[in-house]
Amino acid sequence: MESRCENCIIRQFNSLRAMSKEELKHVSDSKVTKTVKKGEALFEEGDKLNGVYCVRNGISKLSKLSANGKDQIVKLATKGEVLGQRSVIAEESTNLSAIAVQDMEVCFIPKESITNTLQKNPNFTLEVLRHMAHDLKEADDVIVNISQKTVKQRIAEAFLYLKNNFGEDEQGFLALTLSREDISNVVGTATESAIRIISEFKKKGLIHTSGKKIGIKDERKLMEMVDGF
Amino acid sequence: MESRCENCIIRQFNSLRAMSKEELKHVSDSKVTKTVKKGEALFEEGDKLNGVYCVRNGISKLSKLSANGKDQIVKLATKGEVLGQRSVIAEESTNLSAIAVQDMEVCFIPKESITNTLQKNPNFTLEVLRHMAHDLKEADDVIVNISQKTVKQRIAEAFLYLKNNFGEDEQGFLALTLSREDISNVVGTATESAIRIISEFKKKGLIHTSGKKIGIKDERKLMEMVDGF
DNA sequence: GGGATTCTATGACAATTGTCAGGTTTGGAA
DNA sequence: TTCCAAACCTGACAATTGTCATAGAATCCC
Repeated sequence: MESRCENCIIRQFNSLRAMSKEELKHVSDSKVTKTVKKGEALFEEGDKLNGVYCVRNGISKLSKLSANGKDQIVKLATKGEVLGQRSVIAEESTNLSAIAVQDMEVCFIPKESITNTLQKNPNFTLEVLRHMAHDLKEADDVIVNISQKTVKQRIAEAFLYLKNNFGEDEQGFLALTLSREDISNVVGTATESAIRIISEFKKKGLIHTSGKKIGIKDERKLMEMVDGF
Repeated sequence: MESRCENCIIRQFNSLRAMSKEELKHVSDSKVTKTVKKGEALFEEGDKLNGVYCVRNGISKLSKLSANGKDQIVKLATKGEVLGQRSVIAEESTNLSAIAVQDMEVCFIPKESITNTLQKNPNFTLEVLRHMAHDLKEADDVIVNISQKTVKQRIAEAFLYLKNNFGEDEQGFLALTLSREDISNVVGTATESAIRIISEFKKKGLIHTSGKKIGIKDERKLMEMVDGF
């Protein structure tokens, strides 16, 4: 049995909460629920999107391929976030790829439901606008971090970010396990450099690892490192 | 004599064009025109903005101070752009400083005119949203460029960007003259590194200089350099 | 016009980061 | 279980970039 958007808790976290009952009903009737396995793509750079994806579960990386063949991860999106909005709003093909880093459950909402509501419901539009304003601010922060901090600082920051945004499991490991390559693509460095620094952090007792899994041991020192001590 | 927004050509380039006649009238009655000299700030990081600034003339850098004391320039805004929107929309203090790199003429529009229209005129909101979607896409590109390209490539790209966006003067120099420090803050590197690379470009015949002024001599080679040749 | 200040330029060096070239471990499929 | 491919790790080295020091050039201001 398909669940109804009207009852979906996820909605509370994103701009869909500003929709009226009728609008939501329309969305719910037209939406399609999909499951996406780890490693599969929701969409790829250059695709024309016919709608947006509302994340019910799991995590997706949003990345962009650079000229030298490396991906840069621009954002990690989780439960409650809506992907593909920018492309649908600007009526352009998307500039990012969305690939699952965990198994995901998403709702695909055809763009008509979105564009119609954008034109008719100012509250909804304003809500989307607020979200985008927030994303833009975050993007500015990323720019400053990448250009002004060392790789070491950026990796330390990434671990703290992962802890704060996705939490830890029972054994104290980061709940979101990224491959070393993904980590290097988040901070914008070579995979080998990332691995080296992870080893160094381990030696210094800042983190502990088990296979791919990473746990934070000395949060205070990591925070100091981010600020340049 | 103050000019009226209704007649302002600048408006055609930004989201204000989606305002109704009455809304524009209201904006025009409440706006204040200001001149800002080179080096002066429109606003600074952390300020709470009581309105937005519509640029009529001149150019402003939007920058953010990083922990190590260096500014990172995130965007150069020129005629037609509206600054401070994000802060007003999100009702947060601004995360960027806006400092004139050329003498400017701007119109300050109190936030009430904006927020009122945002709530009442979906077309206007949608127009603002489109602009912000565009800015966000550009920010993503900046992230990828900074993290995946060398300083040399980024400087080459910056020169091409300056030419394409601000043009050249009669003698073939870039119309927007930035200090070496500003250039280094655009590409996110040390001032000395920027200077060194500028010298190198000059030696190789890619550019020519006269004081601070820089002119592009071999656009093709610069473009090749950006793509990694 | 002269002095102070800021900006530009360059050298020398050190630190950071990337690349290449191996190894080892891990995880999943047959 | 066993094997294979992918992921992880490390060393050695080169390239890039940042830092410090210093000096000349341009600009501002009294």
